[in-house]
Amino acid sequence: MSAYAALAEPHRRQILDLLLDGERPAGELVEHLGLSQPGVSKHLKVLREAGLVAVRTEGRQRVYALRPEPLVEVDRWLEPYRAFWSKRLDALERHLEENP
Amino acid sequence: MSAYAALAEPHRRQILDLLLDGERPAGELVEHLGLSQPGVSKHLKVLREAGLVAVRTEGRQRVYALRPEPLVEVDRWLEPYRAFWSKRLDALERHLEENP
DNA sequence: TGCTCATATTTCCATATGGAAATATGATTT
DNA sequence: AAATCATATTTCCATATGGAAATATGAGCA
Repeated sequence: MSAYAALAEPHRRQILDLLLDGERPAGELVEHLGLSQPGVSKHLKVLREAGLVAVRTEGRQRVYALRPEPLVEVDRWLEPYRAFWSKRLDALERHLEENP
Repeated sequence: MSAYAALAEPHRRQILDLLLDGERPAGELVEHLGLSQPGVSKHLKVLREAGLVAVRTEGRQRVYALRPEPLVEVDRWLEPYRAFWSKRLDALERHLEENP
């Protein structure tokens, strides 16, 4: 699954947001999400396959960490759009200056 | 549908990319996409509902234009992740300097 | 070895999705 | 008003998706 498709699901974005604060074992993610354990595990699988998270086994726990590389790609895709909307904002500013 | 979900489909991203160059009538998008006309029309509907495009009727044509606002939201969501990966790249750089 | 904890996988179900084909709509031309 | 052009909507189908419940796996412990 592509990074874009992985990000389409709100719970998966929430998982990534949680991992921004640092790595966490799967169980901790389950606590925060209010989803069933198997449900979270499925989402983690999708995120793994999209390369958005990495797992490490530590004792009986599976510790998940953020892998931002696929997001870099999304960020690059957005690049030309940033030019587009800042152009628009500039035009708005000029308009406001000329019509105060 | 959320902007994220709208972006999950490659053809829809392609449509947005085409609109970066300027507005275009639906038919022109059909030509470029190699999809059936109804197929493209469905994707356009999704993009409309996600607020990613605007339509204007011009004679018998329907001219589509990019509306970047929802992408700004995605860009904002990405913001903290940028800090995350640049931190990582910095660490890599230091490593390379110290181990040339 | 048997037991328990943490997590993954499987199964089932209802719903959503994308594509192709057919049809409908609305504006322009004749 | 009828015909035509551009596009939207509907219908059908196969496949994907997310969630809940049940089950399986694998590591550490008694």
